[in-house]
Amino acid sequence: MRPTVHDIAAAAGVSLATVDRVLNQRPGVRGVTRDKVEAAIREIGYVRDVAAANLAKGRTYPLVFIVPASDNSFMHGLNAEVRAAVARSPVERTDIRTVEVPAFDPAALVAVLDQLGEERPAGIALVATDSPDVREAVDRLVQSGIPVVTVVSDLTGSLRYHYAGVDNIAAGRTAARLLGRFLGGAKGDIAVLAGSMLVRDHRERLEGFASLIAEEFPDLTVLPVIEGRDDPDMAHMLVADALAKRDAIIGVYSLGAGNRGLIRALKDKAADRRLTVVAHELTAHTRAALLDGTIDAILNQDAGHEVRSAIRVLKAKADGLSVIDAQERIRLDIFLKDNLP
Amino acid sequence: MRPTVHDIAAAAGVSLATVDRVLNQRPGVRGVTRDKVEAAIREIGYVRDVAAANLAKGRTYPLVFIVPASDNSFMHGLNAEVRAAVARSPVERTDIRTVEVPAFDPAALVAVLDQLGEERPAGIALVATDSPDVREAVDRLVQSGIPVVTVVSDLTGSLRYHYAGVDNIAAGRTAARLLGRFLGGAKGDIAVLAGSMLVRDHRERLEGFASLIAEEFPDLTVLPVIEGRDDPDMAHMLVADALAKRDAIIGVYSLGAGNRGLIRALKDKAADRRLTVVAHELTAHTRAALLDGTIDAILNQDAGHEVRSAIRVLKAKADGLSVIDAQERIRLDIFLKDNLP
DNA sequence: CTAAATTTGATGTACGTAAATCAGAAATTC
DNA sequence: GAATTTCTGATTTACGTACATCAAATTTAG
Repeated sequence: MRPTVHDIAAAAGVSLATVDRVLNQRPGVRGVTRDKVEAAIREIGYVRDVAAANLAKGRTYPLVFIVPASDNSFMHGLNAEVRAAVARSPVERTDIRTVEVPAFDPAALVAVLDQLGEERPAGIALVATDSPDVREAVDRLVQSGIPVVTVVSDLTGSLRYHYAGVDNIAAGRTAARLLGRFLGGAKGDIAVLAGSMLVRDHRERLEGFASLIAEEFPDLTVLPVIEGRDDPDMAHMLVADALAKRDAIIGVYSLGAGNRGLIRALKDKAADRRLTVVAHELTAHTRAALLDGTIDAILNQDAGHEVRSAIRVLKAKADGLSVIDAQERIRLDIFLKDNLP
Repeated sequence: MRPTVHDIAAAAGVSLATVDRVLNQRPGVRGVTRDKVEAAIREIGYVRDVAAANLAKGRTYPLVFIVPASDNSFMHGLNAEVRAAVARSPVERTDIRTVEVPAFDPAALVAVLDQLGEERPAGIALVATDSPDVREAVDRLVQSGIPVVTVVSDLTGSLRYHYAGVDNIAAGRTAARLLGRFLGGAKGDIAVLAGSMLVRDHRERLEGFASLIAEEFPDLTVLPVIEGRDDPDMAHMLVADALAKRDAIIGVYSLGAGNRGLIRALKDKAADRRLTVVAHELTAHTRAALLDGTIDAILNQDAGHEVRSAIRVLKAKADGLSVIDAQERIRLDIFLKDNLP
């Protein structure tokens, strides 16, 4: 049987009340006594029974999830996962609330963050828009004692406690190597479709992509990035235009959302020429395109995993527990036609 | 606040004792009363507080993990993950014991399984050796009420409750497509190194691999499989021999363990010619080989995830709870040089 | 209709921890 | 050395559930 508070009390030769004071860092214990108790805790290897503790506290964890109100499949998926987490929340003693903010709007995000500073939830998860204002707002929250984790897009340089998302530079490099290898030493141009260079994850993917192509595939030329604002129609127009203008394009890397338009543009051209295409985010559209050969590989981040991980990390933080690092590492999934889930 | 047993009692107009009898399926409740209580449970949406229930029961879950005593990096890694789980077990109210059995030895495995039937643990996880005897032993256990999950290698056709591992046919197909695309339409032979055709996962990987090559890369010829028994020295000898004999070999697929020997053989040949290589299982050796270019891609299953998943599934089963399916799906990780963890 | 059997209610204890109260002991101050 | 102040102990209640016991009510059998 694992040791309990009673065992500590007996081992340290103090009362249960004193043990409780030490364990919960309540005042009214002399230094020497505190040391004695702490020694006993270490010696008998006591670990607090979190389930019992939470039961006694009657505690729930008010958490807030801030998601951008973007109309693309990826964000819809993320939203669905958050809702699923909300549905599970009573069982997990969490009390999750979601807040929607306009996408790409640092000011709105800051306003929400500052307001949450008043409400003082037990933790906040957000899809960060990368801006100094947001960074400062996050730092204010953290300094006031509210842990913050970023999801999908990180806020480097801030005091955020954790990032539940993929390494986007590595993602870009991986996309580059796949595309380069699949093209098998061919010479030509690569079109890159992004959402916006204002978001950090897109910038990082491009950076990783361009640098690896330059390093290892000198015969490939990365064309200036096309910004489709994650909007299907805009993406369609811009990509169709680029393909019409440049015959040298032999590959496409789509690093953002809004792939519906891209796929349409690619299919229009399918008769003319065969392009090698790597895209991000597995959705119904990209999945179908992968299966019919329009897309050659999809890089993906598992939104469900990201959401669950963010919640686990925040909860563990609130409980003062540690997490299993390997479990919280968000992997970059690579899907070919054959290993789709 | 979420409803409690008291709320059920009030809603159904019965006493707490009756609610308890219904909830825990104890005798002494009339059919009508039982129905009334169950209706109330549904109506107010009661869910048992598992933490409190387990606390009251003082329950722990005696689980058994059966792992093969194989001397290769993958199994060592798996063992390490099981040990890590054992270390966490007091916190998670599990009481995990590991049992080692000789690898590729159905009789030994059956003996262990039958003995566990006597001990009656709350659940069993095993790396299955595929054989009718083992299947029957597993079925006996399941029928006697002990849930069994398979890890890494499945036991199809048995009554096992769950499989925590990758789809090995899909893995083989994915390897084939990667190799085929990386070779960019070249013509030549592909050498395949396996551990043993007696293990199901190796057979399935080969099957997936060979079928996709036949379907989509007719210029590639899959040579008869080399069985290295997951042994580095044996693998080294056999691969070196094959490479010396056949100049037409342009690619290698290593679908088993014991890659140390393969890598050695490849390096010996490195000066002569450039081979495209896809291997399974990320270990210190394969990782180094991927980084230095000896291997082009590694397919991996996350042993830590598999172990944790198996335990979660068994625990949930013991508690009569459901799991989050997506969370228990073991993915096939594809690692290139750039997305190593 | 009574006796026996079955069903239900009331109540208490336990699990391991949190948190509060109050009394008593020790240390500190003057 | 007395009066404070600070620490420590003893005890109780609570969290939500499990489980046991005994009494009371209800149903069923004879």
